[in-house]
Amino acid sequence: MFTLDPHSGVPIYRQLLEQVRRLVASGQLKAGSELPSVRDLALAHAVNPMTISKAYSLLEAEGLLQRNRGRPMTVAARRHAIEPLASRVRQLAPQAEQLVRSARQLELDRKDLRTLIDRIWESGHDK
Amino acid sequence: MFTLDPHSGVPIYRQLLEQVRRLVASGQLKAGSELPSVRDLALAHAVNPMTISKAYSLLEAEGLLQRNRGRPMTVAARRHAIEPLASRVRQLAPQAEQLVRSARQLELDRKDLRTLIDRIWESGHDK
Amino acid sequence: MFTLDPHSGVPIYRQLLEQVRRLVASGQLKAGSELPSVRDLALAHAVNPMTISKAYSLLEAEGLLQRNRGRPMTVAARRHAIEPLASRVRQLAPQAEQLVRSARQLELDRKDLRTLIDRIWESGHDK
Amino acid sequence: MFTLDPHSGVPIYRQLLEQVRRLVASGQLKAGSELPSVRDLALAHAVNPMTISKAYSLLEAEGLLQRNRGRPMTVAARRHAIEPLASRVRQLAPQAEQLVRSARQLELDRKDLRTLIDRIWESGHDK
DNA sequence: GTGGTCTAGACCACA
DNA sequence: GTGGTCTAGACCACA
Repeated sequence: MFTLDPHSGVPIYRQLLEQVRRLVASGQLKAGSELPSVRDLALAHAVNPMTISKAYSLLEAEGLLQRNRGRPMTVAARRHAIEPLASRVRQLAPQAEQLVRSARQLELDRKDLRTLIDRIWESGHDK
Repeated sequence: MFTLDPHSGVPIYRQLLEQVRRLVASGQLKAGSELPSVRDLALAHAVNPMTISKAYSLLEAEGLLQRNRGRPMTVAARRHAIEPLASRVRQLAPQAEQLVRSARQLELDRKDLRTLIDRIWESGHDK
Repeated sequence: MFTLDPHSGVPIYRQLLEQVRRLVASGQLKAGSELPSVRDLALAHAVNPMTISKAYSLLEAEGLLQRNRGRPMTVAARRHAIEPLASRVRQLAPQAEQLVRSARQLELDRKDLRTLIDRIWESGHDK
Repeated sequence: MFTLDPHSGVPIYRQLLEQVRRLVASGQLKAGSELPSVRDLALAHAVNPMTISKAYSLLEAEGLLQRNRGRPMTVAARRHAIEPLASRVRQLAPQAEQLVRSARQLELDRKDLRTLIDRIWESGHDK
């Protein structure tokens, strides 16, 4: 469900934070959906539970997640609306800009980049 | 020449590290090319000189840059070869994979992503 | 464990670097051994933590030490082999050459030098 | 006459400083002896003249050398006395202590060290 | 507790 | 002018 890379330079809790936000924005995590437990996630990714917990707490503070005593955390009820396409595209822009910048620093052309992305897209799970 | 974003989560010195590597890989920085001075870069990006210096030192330890006492650092002589296209594409893959993953988490489809990238590409300086 | 002299002319982080290398080469620091924490070392030698940290980072880049998030640094697992005597002697040669050169510049003879070294050796902790 | 190693970590001017002091202490440079010109030394060791000049100036300030307009620097007259053996040995002690410490960190024994020094001594020019 | 990153700023070595 | 070393100290990420 999540991909956490300890070597990417980006703090782990931030990686998690952003991924949850995206899944909620797209409706893959709907209002009321349960999240994996801190323990499970920590075990699955060989990460300290406190790190996961910190990300969850920040998302709770933000109103995106909701804590339920003795029960898994869930996506907060008030956040049921899927964000419109334009808004989701906007969320992706910074990452895409960075990629384009890198491509140019590597003197790749637009076709090279498109081919690479297509290849990755197709090697993905499905679709 | 470089783009440093203090809010991206990636340490500034790592951002610089990777950008220098890419410019050398593509031959935009050739063997013998001088790099901007630590002070200039620090001023230009409102960053502490030690942060720049740290990146430069690591690149020197790596053999990519060469220190010249009292003179600007240069790209090391032995790194004259521009890396072949395939190798440069490979360097871009992790970033591209991350982008595709994010796009999917946002439930964007392949067309949305391509459109976004095209738009960014065109808004770039030229090409 | 370490001797750091701020007046020797050799940068402190380099003094530390070399001493760690020697202790690993001789097996006094074995694979998996924990190193003193950055803070402890800094306190013990009245040196800034960043100075220690710099040495440790370089040794990590070199593959000799291994970082453990939130835990003390350790000697890297792959460096378990104690270096053979000949190799360790070779490591000492530059320093010894320098000493011989200095002795000659001071017009000491071989006996003077040997006596001096014997005296120092015996005043050491043991052996 | 001098050995300057830009990679030793010790500043070049300090290396020169110490070597001149030793040659004077031992009488190899006597009162009135001429020193090599800044230019020659700089050329011979591929070092900037200012670096040599700085060392000479410090030795002048110290009273060991004497500047002579338009003529080479000389060893100052008042420093004609060769230092006694004990004093010269004392000057060598810090370097020798460092070497013993290093030998111990490398787990070499006294015999190893003595053999190494003998070998270096014999490979020297003469004596 | 561990190490990492960064700043502001002093001072050094070298060209 | 160049880069290097070091300090004092804030704050972060992770265990």
